[in-house]
Amino acid sequence: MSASEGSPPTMREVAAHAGVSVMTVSRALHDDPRVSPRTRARVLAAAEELSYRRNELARSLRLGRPSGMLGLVVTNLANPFYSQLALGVETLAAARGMKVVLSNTGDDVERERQIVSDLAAWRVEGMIVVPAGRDQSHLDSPQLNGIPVVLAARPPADIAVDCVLLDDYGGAKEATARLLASGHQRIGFLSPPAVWNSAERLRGFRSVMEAAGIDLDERFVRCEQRDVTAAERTAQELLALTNSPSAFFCANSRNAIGAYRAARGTNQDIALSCFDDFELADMLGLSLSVVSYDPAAIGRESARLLLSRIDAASNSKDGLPPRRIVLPTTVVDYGPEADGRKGCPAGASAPSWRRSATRPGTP
Amino acid sequence: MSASEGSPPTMREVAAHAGVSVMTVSRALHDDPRVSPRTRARVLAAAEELSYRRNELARSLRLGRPSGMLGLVVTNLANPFYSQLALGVETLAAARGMKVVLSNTGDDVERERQIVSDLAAWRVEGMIVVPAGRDQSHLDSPQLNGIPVVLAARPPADIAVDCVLLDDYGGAKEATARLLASGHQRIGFLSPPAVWNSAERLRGFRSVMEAAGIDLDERFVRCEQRDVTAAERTAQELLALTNSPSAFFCANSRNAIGAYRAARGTNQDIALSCFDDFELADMLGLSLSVVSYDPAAIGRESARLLLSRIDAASNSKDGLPPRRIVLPTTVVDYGPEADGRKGCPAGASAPSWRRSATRPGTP
DNA sequence: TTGTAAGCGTTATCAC
DNA sequence: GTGATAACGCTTACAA
Repeated sequence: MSASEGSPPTMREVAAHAGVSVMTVSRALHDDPRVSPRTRARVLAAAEELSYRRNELARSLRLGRPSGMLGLVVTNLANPFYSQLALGVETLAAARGMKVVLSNTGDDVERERQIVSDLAAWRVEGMIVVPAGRDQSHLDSPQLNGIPVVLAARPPADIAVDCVLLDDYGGAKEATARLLASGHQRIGFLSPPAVWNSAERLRGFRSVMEAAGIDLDERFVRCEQRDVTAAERTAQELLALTNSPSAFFCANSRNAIGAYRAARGTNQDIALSCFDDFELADMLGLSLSVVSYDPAAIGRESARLLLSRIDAASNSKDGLPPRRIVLPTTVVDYGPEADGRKGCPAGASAPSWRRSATRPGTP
Repeated sequence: MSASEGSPPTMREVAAHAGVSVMTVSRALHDDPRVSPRTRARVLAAAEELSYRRNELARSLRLGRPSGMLGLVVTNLANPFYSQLALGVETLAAARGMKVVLSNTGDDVERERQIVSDLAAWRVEGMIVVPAGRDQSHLDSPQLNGIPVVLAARPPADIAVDCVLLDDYGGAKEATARLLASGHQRIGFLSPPAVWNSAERLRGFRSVMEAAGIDLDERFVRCEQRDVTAAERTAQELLALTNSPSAFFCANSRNAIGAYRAARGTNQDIALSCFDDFELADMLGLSLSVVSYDPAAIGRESARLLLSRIDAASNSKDGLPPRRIVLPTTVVDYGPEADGRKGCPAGASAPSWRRSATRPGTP
């Protein structure tokens, strides 16, 4: 027999049911040794019967503790990059018995400000934020009464907080270098509108081109493509130029796939290099290098930093300076097998996380 | 000048700072008209100066309201299916000013039980759960003291709760029918180990085969492939049989991509039909039909049902029977263009959600 | 217009 | 061993 619907039972009801005081119930549920085995049994039975569960809200209020919650604020959960990041955060939080409150900003700074304020009002113990813009004043420590913040995937702008970044610059340099090593000189750059990551990737690209003494044709730098279709159109434009690019470096896989589609439409032999490993990358039938990395690791590292801040705060050992962790990238070459067959079996040369169960589709 | 670190200020501190009573602060922050403009101003100034934020935990405790939170429990957030579902939930929750507490079970029922109990202890107002197994007793209403539950993507087993499902059966039937219409009779079925969804898809497949009077070769039914590599291996095995399949129906895109890889390795002309639309589906150079759908819609519908339950509970209009919503699927044909070029431009014939910003990769 | 008292569900402290 | 009392931060009800 269990509770008959309605609002959750309180300690008072359990106490009444067991014929003891509230305090005894509290103690029994805490395995306090001072309560006699007999009463403890009675209390537990009553609690069981009512499906009683301690109200953690009330508990944490009384204890003065915060909430046992972490806030996680991302820009677009539909993007696997952020959902894998979220999984990384959840994993570490769960291991510490903490809950994760998830919000999506859609890259809207105003919404971000609102959400962050909300999370603070709910007394989360800390937040991991993928900041939407350069206005980050609302993420600063005094604003938040000392609730620690870690920025993920994008760096702080004028605020003193920890952050975990990807080596966008280094990855872009290495990927560009591969194209140069294959003899390409006229290289197009495709990216979405510049958030910080794309800008870093462009910076890496430029740096290598410059170091190689190549005079970059500025018409080849196009940073407006948000989706595959736009990328395909832009790539077509570039390929139609006289003295068109012989290769593209793409700041993400959407742009790379667009470039691939455009390349298929010409007879030109185009090489590709891009960020973000993707399914079927080895079956494209053209030369492709991808900058690969583990988004979940960004989440895990962010959570690790955040938890250490939370611990530091409770030990009043506050004062360590903002930390910045930069996670490495790996470049994977997918050869230009004639028609996409043989060579590199799926995941063979790819880093381990490629092989994890992150592929699209229902279970 | 703002607050000097430390734990968040309380109303008492704001009151002291403004030289008024706690009650006046409460009223001022609520825009209660009974407080004079002068004092209101003083209070707001003090609050501002201390970066005061109402403690929503304490507030909701006093109000007897639950927490303004929804619980969301998924099996694998790294799978875009579930992260898009999560985004759907978050969108509706945010529109109602509610927070989402996110947990990942990794398909472990024991963890699910623990998480659900936790969420109840934190007094979430309701939960959306992708159940990991057939033991769902912990999701039943009495167990949860009347906290409403909605199951997403998988049906209830012996419990009376709302659920939102995909039309796995219907989608599978239609996709199989396409293969039959193209003249295929020897069709292999590939799926991951049977959770409910895959089983339904197999049921749809069998039903159409049977209706067509085709005697299904049971060697062709293989339900063990969790990832692309395993699927490729299995498909290779089947293709090596005498009288091998001329087509595959795959229960998800991982199996489809495996089958594609295997098909590329033979000279046979293989047709494919599968669940889950995926990038580059139109560039594969073989006949492919995909069952497409919107995972975010599952999340949105689940949230809608859950919120309506929550409203019903507060209106004590409780008593409507469990509802079951089945969301439709669409079959998209990607023609067998010679080498993956021309025809169907990306997303042209695909449903609108294909074009949304759900493509992999960093922003 | 403002302040006081009581209580939401829990626990620390002190009494019995 | 067990129970009364006060308090966490806030708000409703009532008094001034």
